[in-house]
Amino acid sequence: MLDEKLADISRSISSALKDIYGADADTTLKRGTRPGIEFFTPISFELGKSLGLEPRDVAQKIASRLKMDGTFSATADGAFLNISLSGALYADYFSHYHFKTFPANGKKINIEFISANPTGPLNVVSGRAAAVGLALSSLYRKFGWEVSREYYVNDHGNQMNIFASSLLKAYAERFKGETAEYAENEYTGPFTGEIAEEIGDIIEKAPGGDRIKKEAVKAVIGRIKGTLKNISLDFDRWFFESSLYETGENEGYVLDTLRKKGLLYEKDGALFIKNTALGDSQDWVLKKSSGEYTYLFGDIMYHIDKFRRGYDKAINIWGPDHLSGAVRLIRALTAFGIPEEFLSVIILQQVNLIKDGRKIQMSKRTGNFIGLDEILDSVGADPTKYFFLSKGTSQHIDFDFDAFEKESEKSPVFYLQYMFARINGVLLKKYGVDLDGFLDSEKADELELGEISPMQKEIIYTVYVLEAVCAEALTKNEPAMVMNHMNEIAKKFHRFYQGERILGSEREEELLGFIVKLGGAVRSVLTFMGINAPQRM
RNA sequence: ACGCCAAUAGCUCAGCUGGAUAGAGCAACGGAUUUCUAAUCCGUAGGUCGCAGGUUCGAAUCCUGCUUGGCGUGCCA
Repeated sequence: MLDEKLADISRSISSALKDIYGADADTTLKRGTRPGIEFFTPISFELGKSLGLEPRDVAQKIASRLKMDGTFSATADGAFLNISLSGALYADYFSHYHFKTFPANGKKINIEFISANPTGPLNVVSGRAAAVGLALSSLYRKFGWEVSREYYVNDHGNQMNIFASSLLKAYAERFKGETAEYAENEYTGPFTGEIAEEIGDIIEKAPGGDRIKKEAVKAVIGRIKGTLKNISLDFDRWFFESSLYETGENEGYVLDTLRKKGLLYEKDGALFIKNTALGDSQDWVLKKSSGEYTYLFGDIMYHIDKFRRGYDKAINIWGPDHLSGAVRLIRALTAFGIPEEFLSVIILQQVNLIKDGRKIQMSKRTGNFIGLDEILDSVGADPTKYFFLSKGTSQHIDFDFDAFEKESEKSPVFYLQYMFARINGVLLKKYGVDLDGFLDSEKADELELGEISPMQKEIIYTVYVLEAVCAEALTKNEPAMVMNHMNEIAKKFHRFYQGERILGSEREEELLGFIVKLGGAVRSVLTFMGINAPQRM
């Protein structure tokens, strides 16, 4: 209803402009950029310019021309025309408010993220991907998409072979007392030893071969799932790269199609895809001279598979090292009739891990590593997720492990959670039930907000804006926008709460109604972003 | 060398179809509350928005050049 009112006002401004100046202009109201300013239009600047008028006069004239009926006010501040809606409108809006999930829009989306190689534990970067992927999938669900979360397991190719041979050496070293010579590219860290131990039986029975790889993958994935459980993330599908190579059918299809289109050629004993013909800056190797397929080849097969599964859209969340790979893949896919818009790749920028005041170079191979588990253990899942969710995806970020550990009790996530806990606290004191209990009672049916204070109005305004922020966050694939907006709500709430005692107030009933509504909203958003909403802290 | 990403307070980061006085948290300093949990609130201090041009009534935001850091660049994944 606020939307309608705003559209209404916008139309009034348009017709005022038409009447006075005979001018047509876009008078869509923008959200305020300063505290206390709800909506505004800078139209006077543009009109002043094009009509050769003084902008502030234009703003003045329109303001006085608008027929205000008490539901809003329009004031000219310099050349800005500011609009403010009445408290009654906000109160009415909020008394019907709930954090919406839109009805199904019939579209299916596949969101693939983390997809770390099954050769080591998850690290900080995976943590960032996990938090962002989780929140992003919620965003799509909110707007009616059918979302499928997917983890791509790179269990095919050379890294796996190297990992397998490392396991054999680690096993021999640990349990046979042999000294192993590791090659430059082999995995020497403690994790490798642990996995070797875990699948020791298999190594004993069938040294060598695919069986070891398979068991190793299973063991590593098992651990990864354990880590993900700690952040309440589960995937709808674990897709194994190796499954693409099972029958040879996929390889044949890709190669045949490219050959038919003249997009495949051989050079120096390797097979190339002619991506330059698809708008890319260079051609790429699909099959190495050694006879092995490259990662790109697998990716092409994988995304053809995704496309065939009937998704309307696919999103991949990748690390910065895959930056150039995105264009490469998207271009290549067009050769198979997959439109460019099908796949969006979000590049999650780097996370520098700072320890002892220094940037540490992590390596799965050598085990020089601070795992996600370790971080979750020492600072907790919510602070970790919040940390990643409050930063834009393209931002390079520093994760200072020491500072984080030391200051984890001050994490800004608690600021949000405390808002929810405070609301529950009041309800518990008054009714002996928490928010859920209250909402189940018949009391919940008779919420009236009455006449709201300016501070309440500000809070409701911020909640109202949240909807638009979510929509923007979706189109920009930036969950951080939502998280940061929650901070604003919390800031206003805490100020309100500090300054106004609810129980015992003349407006007690109405204020209770207000915080119940707010509590519901806060819980929805937090849960939706993958953050706990605790009733007590 | 080329391509992509970034650069905002001491630190970590917001600031998103160009708007008004650039904002939070942490760190520093000063206050409030013997509470509906102070995990809070109020205040002080802290900025040539990397540099230089340009476009615009208006630029942290758009364009160009440069600097610095990161990632990548035909057979790593």
